[in-house]
Amino acid sequence: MRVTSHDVAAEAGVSQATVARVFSSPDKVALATQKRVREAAAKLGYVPNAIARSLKSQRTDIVGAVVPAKSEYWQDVLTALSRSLAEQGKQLLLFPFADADHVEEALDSVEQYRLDGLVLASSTIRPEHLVRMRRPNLRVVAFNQPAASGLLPLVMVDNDAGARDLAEHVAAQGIRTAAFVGTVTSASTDQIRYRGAASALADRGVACPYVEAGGFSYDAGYKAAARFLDGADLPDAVMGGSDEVALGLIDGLRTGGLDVPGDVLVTGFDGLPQASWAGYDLTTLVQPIEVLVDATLAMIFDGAGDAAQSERIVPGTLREGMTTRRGNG
Amino acid sequence: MRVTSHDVAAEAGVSQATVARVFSSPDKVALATQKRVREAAAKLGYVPNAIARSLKSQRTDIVGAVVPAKSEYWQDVLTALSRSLAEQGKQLLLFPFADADHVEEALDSVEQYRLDGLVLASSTIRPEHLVRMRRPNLRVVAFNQPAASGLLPLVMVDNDAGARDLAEHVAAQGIRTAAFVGTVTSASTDQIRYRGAASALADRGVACPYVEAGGFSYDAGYKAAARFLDGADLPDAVMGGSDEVALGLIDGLRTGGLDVPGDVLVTGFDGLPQASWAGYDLTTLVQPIEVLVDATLAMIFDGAGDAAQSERIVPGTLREGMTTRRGNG
DNA sequence: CTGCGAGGTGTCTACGTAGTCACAATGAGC
DNA sequence: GCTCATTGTGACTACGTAGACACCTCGCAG
Repeated sequence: MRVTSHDVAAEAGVSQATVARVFSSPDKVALATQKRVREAAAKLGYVPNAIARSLKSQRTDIVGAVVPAKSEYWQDVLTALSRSLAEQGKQLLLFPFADADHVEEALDSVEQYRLDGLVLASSTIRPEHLVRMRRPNLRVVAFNQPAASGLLPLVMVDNDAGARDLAEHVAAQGIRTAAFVGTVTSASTDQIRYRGAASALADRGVACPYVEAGGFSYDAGYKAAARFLDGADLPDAVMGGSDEVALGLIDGLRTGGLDVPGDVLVTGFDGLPQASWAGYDLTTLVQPIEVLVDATLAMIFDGAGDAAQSERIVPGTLREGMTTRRGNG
Repeated sequence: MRVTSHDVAAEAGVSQATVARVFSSPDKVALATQKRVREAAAKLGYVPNAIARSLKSQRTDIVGAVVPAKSEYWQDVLTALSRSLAEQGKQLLLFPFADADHVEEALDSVEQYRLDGLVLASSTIRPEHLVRMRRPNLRVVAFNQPAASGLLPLVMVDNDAGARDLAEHVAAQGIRTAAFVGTVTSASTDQIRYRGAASALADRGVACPYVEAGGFSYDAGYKAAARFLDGADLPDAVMGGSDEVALGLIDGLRTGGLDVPGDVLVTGFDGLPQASWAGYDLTTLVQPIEVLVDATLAMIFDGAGDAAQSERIVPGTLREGMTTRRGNG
C-alpha cells in the first residue's frame, strides 16, 4: 500500500495537517516537530502525492508544450524549456503532433489536464485552432508564431529584422541575384522572413524570387536545390527559410556539383547546433532561445491579466559562417 | 469558475454519477441520457478533470521519461515515445537532466507524480541511481542502458552484434588498422560497442585501440579527430561510438585536410537522421527506434509482475553509407 | 495578575471524479 | 400475475492533500 501523510502523522504522533505543512510551508512548523515528521517520513518512505496536491491547490506545476513531432529547431526549444521549468520545480508535459491536421487531437488532450500554462510552439498551427485555445483558467502563449499576433500573447524572435540583417549581409558580399527558399504556405515565420529579406534586398537593387520548398525539413531543402542546378537559373545567393532547409540546400547544391560558397552563397535562419558544424559553418540568424523561453515562462507565470494582446519580440544575432564568405570561389 | 460534472448534472437533470459514466463508461448509460448529458456538457463547456480522475482511479495515464538534456539520439527517441503514447491516449512527462550529477534531482521530482511508468533513457545514469529507482507501484524500464542489466527491466538494441556487423563491414573493405572513439567511462553502451567491434576485428587480425573522446557529442568527436592528424597515427578506419561522435570525427578529419573515405573510413552507431544527410552519408547501425519504444511501453503496460529481470534485445540494421566506400581514395 | 498577540498545532472540509451499493423500472418466463 | 434477471440511475463515499478556522500555550506589556 501507498504511504500517505496520514501514515506519517500516526508514526510521528502529529496530525495529518502538520505533516502537510512540513512539506509545503515548513516555516509554520516548529523545528523539533519538523525533524520528527521528516524522520517518520523517511522511515516509511513517504513522498507527497502531487496529484492530490494539484487537486486541492488548483495548480499542477506542469506546463504543456504543443510542438511538431519532427523538427530540429523545436527540439532545441524543448530542451531549453524543460530546463528552465525544472529550475522552478515545474514539469513539462509534451503534446507532439505529426502533422497540422492532428493538432486538434493534441489540443483536446491538453484540456483534460489543468495545466498552469501552455506553450503553443509551432508556426503551422492554423489561426482557427489558435482562437480555440483562448480560454479562461489557462495561460496560453504562442511561441515564434507570427500568425498568433493579436490572437494570443506572443513571444518571438524578430523575424523581419533578422531576415533584413541576413539580406544586408549577403548584399554586402556583392551579390547581384538571390532567391529565398521556404514554405510560406505552412509556416507563418517564413512569410515574414521572406518579406523582410526581399524588401532589404530590393532596397539594394537585388531581386529575390520566392521558391516554395513544400516543407521546412532538410529533405525539403535538399529537393528544392534541384531547381538551381539547371545552370542558368542559379542566383548568387540562396536564402533558406530555416537552418534545416538551408542545410538541405547546401547538400543538394554540392551533390549537384556546385561549390558553396564558391558558386553560390547560402544563409539559414534559427541558429541550430548543426549550423555550426564544421562541415557546413552556415551563416544564419541565431535565435536567443534561452531569452525567448524565459520570456515565455514569464508571460505564463507573471503575466498580467490583460496580457492577451501582449507581444514580446526579441532580436536575434547574425552568425557569419563560411557559407557567405566570398573570395575563394 | 470551472465547470464540473456536478454543473453538467444539474443542467442535464441527472446525477453527477451519470455524467461521470457518460465520459468514462458510456455503455452503462442509456443513449437518450447520454445525448442529454453531452449536450449539457457542450453547452457549459465541460471538460473532465484529469487530475481528479487520476486521484480517484490511481492511474495518471502519464509516462515519465528521464533523458539527457542534450543529445540528438534521445530527441529521436522522445519523438517516437510521445507519438506512441499519444496513440494510446497517454501523455509524456519530461524529466531532462543536464549532467549526470543532476539525475538525482530529476528522480526526486518523478516520485511526486504517480506515473503509470517511467522510461529511464540514458546510458549515463549510474548503477546506484538505477537501484534507487526500483520501487513498487511504478514500472520502470531502462532504455538502451546496458548497465541496468539485472537491476531493471531493460530494452535495448543489440549493441554487441551491431558493433560486430560494423566491424565486419569495415574489415571487408580490406583495412589493416582501426581505432574506436567513444566514451567508455560515461556511457555503458560504448563499452559493449567497443568490445564487440574490437573482438570482431581481432578475429580478422586487425587491432583496434580505444580512444577516449570524453563525451558523446559532436564536439567530443571533432576534438578527438585531432589525435589522428599527426600523420603516422592514422588508422585505416575510425569507428565512432555514436553517430554524433562520428559526424564530429568526419568534420574534424576533413578540416585537418584528410579525405573521408579516401584517407580513412568512418562508422557511427545509432542511425540518426543526420547520418543520412548527403554531406555525410555515414555508415552506421540504425536502431529500430519504433520497435524499441513499443517494446518499452509493452513492458510498462503489459509487463508481467516478475518482469524485474526481463530483457528485450532488438537487432539493428547496418546502413552502408559513403564513409566506408573505398575505391575512390 | 490580567489581557493580548504570536506561534504552533489539531479538526474539519473541499478539490472533482469514479466506483460501490442500493433501488426502481422493465421485460421475459413460468 | 408472480418471480427474477437485466438495465439504468441516484446516493454516497474515498482518493490524499492543503487551507480555513479554532484552540491552546506561551511570553510580555500594562
